[in-house]
Amino acid sequence: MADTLDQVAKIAGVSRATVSRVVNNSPKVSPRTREKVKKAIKESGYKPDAVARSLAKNETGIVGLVIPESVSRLFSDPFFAPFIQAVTEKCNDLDYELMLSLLTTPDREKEQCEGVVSSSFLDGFLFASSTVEDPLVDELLSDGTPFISVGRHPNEEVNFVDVDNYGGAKRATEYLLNLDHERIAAITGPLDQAAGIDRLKGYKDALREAGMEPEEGLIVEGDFTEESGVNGAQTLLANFPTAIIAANDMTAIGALKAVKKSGKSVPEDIAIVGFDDVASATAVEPPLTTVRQPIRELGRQATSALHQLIHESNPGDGSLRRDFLETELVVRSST
Amino acid sequence: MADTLDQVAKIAGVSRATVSRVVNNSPKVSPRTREKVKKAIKESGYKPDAVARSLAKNETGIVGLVIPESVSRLFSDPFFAPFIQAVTEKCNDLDYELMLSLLTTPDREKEQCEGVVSSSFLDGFLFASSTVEDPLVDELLSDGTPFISVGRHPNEEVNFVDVDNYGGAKRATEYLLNLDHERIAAITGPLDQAAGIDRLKGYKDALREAGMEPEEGLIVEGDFTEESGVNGAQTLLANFPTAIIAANDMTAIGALKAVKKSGKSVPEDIAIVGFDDVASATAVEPPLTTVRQPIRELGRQATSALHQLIHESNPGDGSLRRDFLETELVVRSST
DNA sequence: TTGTAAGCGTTATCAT
DNA sequence: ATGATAACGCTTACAA
Repeated sequence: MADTLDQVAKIAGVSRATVSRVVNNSPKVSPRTREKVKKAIKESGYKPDAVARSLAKNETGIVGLVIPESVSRLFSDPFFAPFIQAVTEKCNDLDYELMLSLLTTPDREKEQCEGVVSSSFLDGFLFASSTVEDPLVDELLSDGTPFISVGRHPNEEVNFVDVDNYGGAKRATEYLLNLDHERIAAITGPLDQAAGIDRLKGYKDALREAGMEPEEGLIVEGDFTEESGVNGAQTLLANFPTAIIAANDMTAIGALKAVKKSGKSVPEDIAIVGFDDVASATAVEPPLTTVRQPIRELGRQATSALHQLIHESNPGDGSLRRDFLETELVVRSST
Repeated sequence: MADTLDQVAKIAGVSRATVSRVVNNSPKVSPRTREKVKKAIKESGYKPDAVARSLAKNETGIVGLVIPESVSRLFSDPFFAPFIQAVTEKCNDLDYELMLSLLTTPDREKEQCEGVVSSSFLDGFLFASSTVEDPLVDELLSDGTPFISVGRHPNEEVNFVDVDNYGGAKRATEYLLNLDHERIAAITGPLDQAAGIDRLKGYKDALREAGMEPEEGLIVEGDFTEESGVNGAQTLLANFPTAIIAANDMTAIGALKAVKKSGKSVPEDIAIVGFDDVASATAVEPPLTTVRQPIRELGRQATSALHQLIHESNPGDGSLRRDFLETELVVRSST
């Protein structure tokens, strides 16, 4: 029936402003009037117009999650489900509506991202690019809409939250070192992604700090797939490693299979450690020692960082938000 | 610099209305003025305010895709990735922004759906509920926002598009009948979902039309998982079927494994047919005969049906949109 | 506590 | 072809 504040106001016999106050739970309304208005609202089935409200308040209550990845990659990478879940939940808590933006083809990526972002429907957004130094980030910066990058970014002005990939890999390597391993090999992730780069650096630094120089023959590049773990381990075997640290669990599982197939046993002949702590890490034999990354926490933190950023009085002058979430070494039987 | 039409107008030395016309590509602007204005826009970096525009035009250009499923289910069900991909692409074509709404917990489902839907930010939305007769649909109807249900719904007033599960299952059964199978068993899907119900009905009707009465001992209820295929087949084996028609490919694959394990061969001793034609249907031995459902087409059709619905002159009086997309029997070696 | 009225940044209707 | 000006539905000083 009633579609506008004015109509409700007429029904309740008050002014439009009063109805607005009731709708917005303003305390400055007498109990009697409030009841009267509420009744009018209920009876007329009035629903406030979100667009008009957004225009007046200059905020929409919508935040975006833009993931410049193909939908298929999105669905196959075990990172995204818990991440998106956590972001969704946190948005719910903060009374944000979440607008999840997916992309179609890589070549339209830029166009589509900018469309979403500059549409001004978003109070802010999370940008989850898997490649470090994504050039799109610099452009987004100039658009003015507040955003948080999920994953570190070199640009001085971007706020981000990431997982401490470096520290996690370093700690895992140190752990292996403490076990007196002398020939610790690594199968890396893709080296255009922060996770790949940082985990490799953590490994190398741990070695150096222990007085060993990383050996070229003990490092092979992988791509986070199980297959690259199989291949990587086969290559590595020729150089007699006593341990293999894989860039993620899927790779570790591949390596595990290859090592076992070669007739060696884990962890007796060769120790193996993964990264991520996905479900299958405990499903293999032996269960994988791995570095757990707090994906859900990442989603939550990113969302609340965004929330703060949006409500910052002087956007830009507030201190930069840059967080690395702690990882945790989970020791199981593969080491 | 310039954030509003007025500012641009001042720079270009024209009226706000003219700038608006240029922005909206109205033909009623002289070439000279157009250039002048475009230059002013470019130099000032003006970006139209989508919210204000939405208020004035009474449309946002945003459509929603609401899927009342947990994120984990969403990511594990092979249906959703291609479906979402297709919807995303079609929205791109139609210049819609897509707002993908996920839910957190089932108990907050209703609340969350209604929040999204009645927020009035959406010009319309796709509602993809897996359970038939979802009661939420009836409520959404009264909200007034145009929507298309993905999956049939009994309510007379809802527009939907679905896949012809019934026809697909029926055809598959008829195909088996033509192969002179006399004891065709079925492992069903969950019977609160349209896909489960309709596929079962297709199977039964095909049998009846061939003059056979469905036998209780030849029908077992599954839940679309591989496991339910294994269990189902084991149960069925006791009643000596010559063929098993599974409610989907995963179930068929489970059945296939169970049958082979029992020492019987496929298709010689027992023929097996699946439904969906997922990737793994060709990865098993023997490759699965199955009913392909056009998931991407479903996404596209649903989106364009929504588009039409939104632009219908007299919403509600237009004829109902109810489509069942054709399925296709893909014959491979399991039959 | 309540009402009046001035925005919010567009689009769209009318004149001119 | 262009410019006033009135919507669009709401929030929010400012008055009363």
